[in-house]
Amino acid sequence: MESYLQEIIRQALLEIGAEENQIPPIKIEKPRDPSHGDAATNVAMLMAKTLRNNPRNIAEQITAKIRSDSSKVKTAEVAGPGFINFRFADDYLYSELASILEKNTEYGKSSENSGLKCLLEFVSANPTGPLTVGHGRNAVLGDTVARLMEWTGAEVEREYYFNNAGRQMRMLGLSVQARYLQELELDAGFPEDGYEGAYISDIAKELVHEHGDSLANEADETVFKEKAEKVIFDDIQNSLKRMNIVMDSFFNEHTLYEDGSIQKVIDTFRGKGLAYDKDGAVWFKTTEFGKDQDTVLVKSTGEPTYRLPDIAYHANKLDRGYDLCLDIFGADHIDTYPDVINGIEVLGYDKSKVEVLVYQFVTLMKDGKPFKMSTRKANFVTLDELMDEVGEDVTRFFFLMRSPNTHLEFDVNQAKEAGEKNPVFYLQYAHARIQSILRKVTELEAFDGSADLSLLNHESEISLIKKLMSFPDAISGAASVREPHRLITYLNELAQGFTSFYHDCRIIGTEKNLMHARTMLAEATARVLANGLGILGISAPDKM
RNA sequence: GCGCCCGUAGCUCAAUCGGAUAGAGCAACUGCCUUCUAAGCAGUAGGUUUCAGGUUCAAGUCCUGACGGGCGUACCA
Repeated sequence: MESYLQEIIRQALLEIGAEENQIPPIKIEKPRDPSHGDAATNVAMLMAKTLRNNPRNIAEQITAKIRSDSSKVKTAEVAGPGFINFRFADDYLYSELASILEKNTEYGKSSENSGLKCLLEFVSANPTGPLTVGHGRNAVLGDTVARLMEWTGAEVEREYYFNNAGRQMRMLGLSVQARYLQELELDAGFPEDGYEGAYISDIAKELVHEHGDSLANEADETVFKEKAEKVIFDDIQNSLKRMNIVMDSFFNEHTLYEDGSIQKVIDTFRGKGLAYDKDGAVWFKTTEFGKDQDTVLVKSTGEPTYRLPDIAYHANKLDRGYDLCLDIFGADHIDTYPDVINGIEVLGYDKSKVEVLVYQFVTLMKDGKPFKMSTRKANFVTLDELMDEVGEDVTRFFFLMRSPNTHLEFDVNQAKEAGEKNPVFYLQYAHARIQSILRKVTELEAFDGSADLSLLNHESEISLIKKLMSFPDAISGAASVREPHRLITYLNELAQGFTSFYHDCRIIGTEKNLMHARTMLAEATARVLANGLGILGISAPDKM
């Protein structure tokens, strides 16, 4: 439809004397206010200067010249300061509705990103403890962006990047070891910066159960660290699975040391004069890229800072041939990822292939008060605890319903509310309602799934059809800006459109042909709701 | 101090990469269940989009400067 409109407008512009090269890209958009029509363009206003005429006059001339196919476009009118509003022909709506039903579970897919190989890196929490609420937003955002990209044709791989070496993990091992010895009543004290969570004791108890006291004389923490890593990783994957998230690959930072790519980064930087030694450390000249200070790549202890492997990791990803590498980062990384981007540019990669989606922090609200969380100490809320309390669907939905770059207030009381206060159920309820109607219709008689759709001419029916038609746009819009909450906004409008149809137009008990036509409209609505909820990773129940 | 994000109804947030009369949910108020799920619907009220300038046919959106909040600003990840 869009390209059709662009073409007839272009023809009209040529007829009123515009030169081919004066015509700007003709933008067709959907007016916010449906009373303005189904599609609109501002091209007359854009042409005002070049044609030396006022926008309304130009718009009048264009509409006078437009020769449209009456089976597609009903009217073209000038409005406001010079908008041209189009109204679709009814026949066009009916044929679109039929095609929605035909495409079924595929409806909403587009091909704008087809052929795009995309690597989406997210979660990437080191295995030092269970996933927390903060990781939850990361995980759900990442997975949903992945699904959106897939629906627009991209080939997406989900990757989890982790580091199981280094100080953090050593501390984890020492903490488990200490708890283990305490279990055996061989009090060895507890490391100062150790992990105090109850899960550490659980792991220690498991070790006592499996090995008795045979590990009491271990020289170092290795055994304990390895056990902890395994247990915690299992736990993390289990949490992800509860949220319908399955990773395609796990990338261990350690491999970057083994294959020499870390060293290669340093060598290249040195070769270009962008790395140097000072005070026993290796520095990256980030001042060359507009930063206030240079930053350390390798500490004087010989240990690299996380930036260095991160640069090597991104180079590795690009070497694997992806067209787009998407990273999902919390706001605390906001100042550091430019180093990575600059780093890979220095290495000769195309930095436009790396894109970072930053999300702001989550505040958990309980009984009207913010719930303060500190890691390491025992008072954090794990994702599992949250899901136990409010359910998986609600958890996913709440993480998605706000724009990534605003702070998310997660109100546990509202989330626990099974009823009207909870926005998740509105969507699921609409779906369940339709399924209930569809069950009743098939109980009445065998329905072969064909109907005269032109009987659908009630105002509520027409606007519902139009809403269904804009589903693919809602998906590609949300995908292109990587903002899942836009899809939620759409689905809310759709569910609202359905409920007004539901109240205005009875299905069961009306004349048979009309009942069939309305059944098909309801079915298409359920289909779109289910497809949309599927992208959000939320269930679409048949009964509630 | 510097960098990034944010400031929209009483509260939590939308607003289709500059468009037409700034919209939802919650809270408040008024109605609606012998009819397909009331987890719902219809309606009322609620705004100088923090403030001051600027850019243009058009600014919540872009630019500059204040003010207010968040996150960074480590030889931590």
